[in-house]
Amino acid sequence: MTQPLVSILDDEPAIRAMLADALQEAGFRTLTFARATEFEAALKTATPDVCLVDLSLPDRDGLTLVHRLALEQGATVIIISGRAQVQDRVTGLELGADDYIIKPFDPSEVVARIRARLRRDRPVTQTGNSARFNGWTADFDSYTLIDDDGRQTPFSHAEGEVLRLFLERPKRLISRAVMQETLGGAAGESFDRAMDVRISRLRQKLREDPKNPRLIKTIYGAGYIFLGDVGWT
Amino acid sequence: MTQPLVSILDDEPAIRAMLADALQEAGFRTLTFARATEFEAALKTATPDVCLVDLSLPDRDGLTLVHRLALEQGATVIIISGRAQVQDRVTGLELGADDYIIKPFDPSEVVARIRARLRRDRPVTQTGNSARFNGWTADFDSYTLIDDDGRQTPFSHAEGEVLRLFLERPKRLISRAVMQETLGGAAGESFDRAMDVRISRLRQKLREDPKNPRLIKTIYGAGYIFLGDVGWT
DNA sequence: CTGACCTTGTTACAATTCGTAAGGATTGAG
DNA sequence: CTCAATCCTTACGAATTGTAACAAGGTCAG
Repeated sequence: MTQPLVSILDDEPAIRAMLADALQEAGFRTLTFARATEFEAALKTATPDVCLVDLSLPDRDGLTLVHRLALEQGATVIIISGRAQVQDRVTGLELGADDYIIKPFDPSEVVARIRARLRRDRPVTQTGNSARFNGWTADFDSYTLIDDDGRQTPFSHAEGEVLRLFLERPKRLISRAVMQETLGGAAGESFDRAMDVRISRLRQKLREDPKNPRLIKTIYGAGYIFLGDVGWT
Repeated sequence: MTQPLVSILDDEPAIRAMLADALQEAGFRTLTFARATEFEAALKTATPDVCLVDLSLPDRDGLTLVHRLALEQGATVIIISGRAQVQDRVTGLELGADDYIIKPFDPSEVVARIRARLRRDRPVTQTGNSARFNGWTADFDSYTLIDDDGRQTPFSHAEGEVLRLFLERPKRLISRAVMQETLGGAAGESFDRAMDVRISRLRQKLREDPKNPRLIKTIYGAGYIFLGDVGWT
């Protein structure tokens, strides 16, 4: 997928610049507009993935614009506003906005909230659902491991939980306790061998050398560490 | 679809009560939990449309729970927290939360934000009565499945119920209990293979590979998940 | 260095859960 | 009433997962 496109509509140049900088640094493409009329004209030729809209616009009522964008056009709209009353927020959201951020805001939160929207909006391409690492591809849609020769090995749900945990925290120690929690939920003392078995089976599927595992290393008395250069796609 | 189900996980009884009241008044069904373990146990038998989670839980790290809920189960998660730092919000959102509300909050805003989520989650009921997904069109007027070559396969009422449930909640775990409830009414305990049979037949009509189903996946011990990029028309 | 003691790996087995074919009950149209 | 379609139940094989048992390897006091 290409970089998502975020449009920024705000009449203050300083805020436009701040948002555009932060968003570009976060990997988004941006379009900035100072007036609603410009913005609406541009909408005819480009469809942003997310629209950031300031409510206090000089040339149009912001809420009407939000309503048209969100409910009629189905766009993803995040309101940015200096109006901080609960009632403002409620009406903004009810008119179709997907989120409502109050000024002054921190750009990193804006980025995080945009990402949260995109995660939902395009589950299709969102698919951070397969990862590559050291000659393997783990596909969490089909629950399959694929090596570089294209050979496939399915893995089960339980194995997938462990694998996902590793792939999300590569090259970091993962303590046994953390695993227990993420994997089984509660559970008692003597059950913890179940995890060893899961890991053992996962190692088999990754064709690890039992004497000298290269990907899943055991830290005696502490936990495990997954070495591997992970890239999610 | 009936009233959306919202689960509330918070260790303070006063907050649970306030939220439950406000949500019920707004037309939601609610489930409340004081502890993460209770909550997780209940998740096996019901799938809420939205989960409100307080981060400061006595018996579990809230963020880990959020992460599991959101990214592995595909649940819609809204964090409610007393921690107000930007960094807290950013990490919460990045771990998969869909929204982050700071205490003290106004119940009406919580309602508005939940509605905003649901609006996105299912533009379903308002729109048409047929859905496209991965080379198929399911037409619920004529009860027919049509592939991209135009070949038609009729499906029955029982199969349609399952299919509709899947198409309305794509890429989310649907527990066996929820299926039973929406499809046949309660009753039927452990010896009810009817569900499996329905799914089996549906898989046949979708020409799924029995060894490696791509659309309807089984999560052993949990339920089913429909992968597929659904668009209702 | 050695031997008790702990932690981890692996295999075998059993319990649970799931898939689906076959047969019978129910329903509805003609 | 007859027939066909639908759908549940039953039955049995297959897959998944946890547990037990034992082997292998690490740690440390002495």
